[in-house]
Amino acid sequence: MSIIMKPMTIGRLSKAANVKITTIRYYESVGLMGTPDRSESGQRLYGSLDVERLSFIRHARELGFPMDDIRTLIELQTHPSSDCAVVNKIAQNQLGAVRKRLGQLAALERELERMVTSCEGGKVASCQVMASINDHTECSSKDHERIKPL
Amino acid sequence: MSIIMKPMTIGRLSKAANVKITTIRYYESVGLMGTPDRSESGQRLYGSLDVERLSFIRHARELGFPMDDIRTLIELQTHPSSDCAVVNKIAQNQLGAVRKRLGQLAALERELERMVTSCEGGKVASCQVMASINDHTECSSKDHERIKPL
DNA sequence: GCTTGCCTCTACAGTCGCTGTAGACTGTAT
DNA sequence: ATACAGTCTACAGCGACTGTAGAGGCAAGC
Repeated sequence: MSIIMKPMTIGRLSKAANVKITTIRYYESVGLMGTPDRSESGQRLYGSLDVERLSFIRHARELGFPMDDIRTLIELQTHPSSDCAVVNKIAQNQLGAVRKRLGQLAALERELERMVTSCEGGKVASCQVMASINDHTECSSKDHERIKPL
Repeated sequence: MSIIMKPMTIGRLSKAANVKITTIRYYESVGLMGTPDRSESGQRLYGSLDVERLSFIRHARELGFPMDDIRTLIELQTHPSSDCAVVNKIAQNQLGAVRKRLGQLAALERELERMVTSCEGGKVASCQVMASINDHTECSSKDHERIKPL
């Protein structure tokens, strides 16, 4: 296998790594992807290493890692002989975050279930769903954590 | 109980409903909270109805409802004799969204678990966590759904 | 009255991780 | 030659806020 391969345009890279073109350019702008070579007319040119790097980023994103962590992971990849404890820590933090979020969402599920099953139609004035949202005596946690989107 | 009560400033409302001052002003700017009366010097003045409305918004947000849905819910609250089917539909959609997200996060949890348990220390070059992120043959879903934050 | 110190005001920029748009240029196929 | 798809830059927008700057307001203690 030769190391030098015919370079591909951003569109081909996009399909190869299953990442949108605009997203690739965004990753470049924030330094997740390096600055690629350009053709004479100014089009970005990529090689197979870029496909691997972009696929890595995509998979890490699918696993929910924030961009800062991914930056760190890529940095570590370029120093293969360093200790992988940092890598492990990042992954464990991520697992902890996922589990925490799972707990929050499970609580939401229970409360929403209770709400919709107690609604038996009728007017808004007597709607149990509305009453449930109004009733903030229970489930009103004291924590000031930011509410996250689904 | 008299309907007319001594008005409170935004700071008191903030504590009463457990919503930050800046967030209250933001809710006003996007029309979730109405435009309040002002004191002579221009400070916002609120009453107990505002506490209830803001608490309603907060609880709905805690349940993950998007602002547009909350706008609809508040609108419906002002027409108590209308059918609560819309309310129920919004809540059921929300429950569906929560369940879908729970499924996604459970899958993430499994994969992250597998990653961190297979890491046994050592160098980055041989790190199983890194290998797992690089290995995008499995779990590479074809859906182009946007990746959501935790 | 004066100071101290918190409260509130407006207006705008920044957060995260992208997506969408506008308008111009390039490359390829027929 | 023409059509059409691909690519370029630059910037605005999304949701749901948060943070900052700089100014003015208010109650309590001296």
